[in-house]
Amino acid sequence: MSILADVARMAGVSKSTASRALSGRGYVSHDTRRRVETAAAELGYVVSSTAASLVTGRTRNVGVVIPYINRWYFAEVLEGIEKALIRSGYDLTLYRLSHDVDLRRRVFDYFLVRKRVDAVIAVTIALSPHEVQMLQALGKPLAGIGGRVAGIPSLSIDDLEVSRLATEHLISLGHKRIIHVGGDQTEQMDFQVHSRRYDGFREALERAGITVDDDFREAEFSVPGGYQVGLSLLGDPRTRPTAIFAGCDEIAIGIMIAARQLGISIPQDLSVIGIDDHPMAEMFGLTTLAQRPGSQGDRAVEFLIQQIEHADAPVPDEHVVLPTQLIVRQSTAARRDA
Amino acid sequence: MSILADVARMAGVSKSTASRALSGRGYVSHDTRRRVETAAAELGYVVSSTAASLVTGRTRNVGVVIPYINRWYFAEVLEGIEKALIRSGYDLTLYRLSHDVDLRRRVFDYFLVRKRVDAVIAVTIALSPHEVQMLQALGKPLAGIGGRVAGIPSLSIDDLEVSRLATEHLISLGHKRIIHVGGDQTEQMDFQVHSRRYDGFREALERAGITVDDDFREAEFSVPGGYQVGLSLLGDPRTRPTAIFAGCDEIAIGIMIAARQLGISIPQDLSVIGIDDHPMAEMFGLTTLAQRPGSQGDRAVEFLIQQIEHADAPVPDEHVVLPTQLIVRQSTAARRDA
DNA sequence: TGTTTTTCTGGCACCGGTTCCACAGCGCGC
DNA sequence: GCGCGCTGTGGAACCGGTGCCAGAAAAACA
Repeated sequence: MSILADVARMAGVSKSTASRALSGRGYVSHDTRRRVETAAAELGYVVSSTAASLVTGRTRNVGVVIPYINRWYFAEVLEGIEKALIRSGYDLTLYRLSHDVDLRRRVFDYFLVRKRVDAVIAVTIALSPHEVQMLQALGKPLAGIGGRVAGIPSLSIDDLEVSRLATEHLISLGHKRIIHVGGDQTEQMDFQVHSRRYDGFREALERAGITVDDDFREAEFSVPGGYQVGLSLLGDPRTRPTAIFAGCDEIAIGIMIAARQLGISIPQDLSVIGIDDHPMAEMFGLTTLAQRPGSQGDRAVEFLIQQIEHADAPVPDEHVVLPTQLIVRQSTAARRDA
Repeated sequence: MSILADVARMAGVSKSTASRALSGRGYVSHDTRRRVETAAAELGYVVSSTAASLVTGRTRNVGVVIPYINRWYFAEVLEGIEKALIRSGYDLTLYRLSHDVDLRRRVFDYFLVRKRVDAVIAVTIALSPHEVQMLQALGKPLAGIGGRVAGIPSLSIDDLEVSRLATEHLISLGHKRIIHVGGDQTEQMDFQVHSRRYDGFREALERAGITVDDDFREAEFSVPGGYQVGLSLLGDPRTRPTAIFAGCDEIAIGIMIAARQLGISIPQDLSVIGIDDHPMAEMFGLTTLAQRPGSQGDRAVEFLIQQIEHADAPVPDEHVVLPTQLIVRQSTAARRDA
């Protein structure tokens, strides 16, 4: 392993000149730069990012805190972030946060603080005021994806609006017995996405003057999660709704599979709508509200890099609402007996 | 932000003593240690990992090179790796490698080389001899998951054996018209998993003296990928096989959905077997060969940390073969007219 | 009690870059 | 001819720790 001093010696210049030549900062004559560059190439020299970080205080590394990897939405966000970061020459350090409170504390107190990252992206993790303060005290730009956090810029779809729209779609088709199959309402970690989706659903029902008792079922955000709930919910003909608004496409698909197994035809006997536009949505003919999680990651990165590289960059809007699109396929239709 | 010197001053000791007290290396009296610790706590001191890395040459950071995030197998491996690393106090830096050759070069030449990582795990990425050599020249332990690489230890299931077993299961049920729906045989990036699975399939057929012309269909490793191939393959009654060995469960499930749509009953008209034991496999009644990707990640980490922390650690076996298990569910059955 | 060994502590060099500062050379305007 | 600004370069301090070494103090041993 060769170090800068070797390169400088070989090129016949001082360390400082070599540094300037390679980093492109400050005055260096064209000729000298070339000599340094060829020396570096010949020696296979690569800067020690550690040494550089020590003095500049920059690591070219962004921390991502995320609760899941193996779920469509999160994996997409992560891919988007990764792509954008590598494009800009940044590393991505991944912290998966489970519900484990200890782990969470450890990640924030131990990992994120050690001057290892230049910025932090929290995906669907509601940072506590204390956590925000701690990271901001270190001068690290922050961004949230999936919901708002007081004091930091964030990106997300408008969950309330999306759910209302999904529900209104079902209502407009004449459905009255509508159930929302969504996530745990008391889950602490995230931005209350689940409860906001439920709230949007409720709002639409109320506006339409529809009252449904027993209007909610909890499911894990996965296909098997939706399947299980689907079986128990649809198995009993007395509780069976005519339409279901699922908290995400994975749940919706699980429900559709359960329905098929129970001989319930979609959309004749049951309409189903989801959120996401999961890659499987099309083949299942699932009506859904499409979002593009990858672009959320992408935009968060772009913004953070702005902050990192131009300390005087304009502080962005507190919250960016990303577009969604209703994609009507074959899983929703007018109520049969309507 | 306070630095070690502040802590030392506050505790009334020298920097070196403070360093020893906090890191736990070398002699420090009980009393002094306590004073240093309380001073550190009071100041909210956290070591600068950058500074520490510069002098020790250790970063407590492991690089993971992986081709996909949003596919079950990869996400599971990644989760396993992450969990194991955080448990041991290591960071995980993620590099997603697409087929883009330029990106690949950039990751290896620029990102991985800068003394940022203590070790590298390559998931399903066949490192070239040059890449291996380069990383080893830096003294970085390496490990591969998903296949063998000359000169570095690796973990994987025995793809050949697994495929043979899956195929033999179908043969033993009396099937003769068997097709393998798997991955692109010429894909460069990975460990020829695809071709090894095909080879195992072929081997089983040959041993049983079965000849099938047109015994392979290529599919993307995803549910929609399997679905698409399923539609075209099963749509034509003249080409329709009686059994399919899918390269992974996602493909298998896509095929099952296509079959259902075409009115082909499983297992009466068609047997399907996959590999993985994907979370959806159970609800689809899919017969499969189960593997546990998370534990592959886990074991790779354990081994690498050994290597990092005990330079004299025994060099492990070149290749560890991980167990798989045949789980027979309802998607395979004896050939109807047999 | 004297000597050796062990525990404890401070000083200082060092990791490998970046950057500030000083200085030299040069062109240009007055 | 002199002063000024710009370009180009080297010297040296510095980032924030770690760890070697020397020396003092305490403990163990003879």
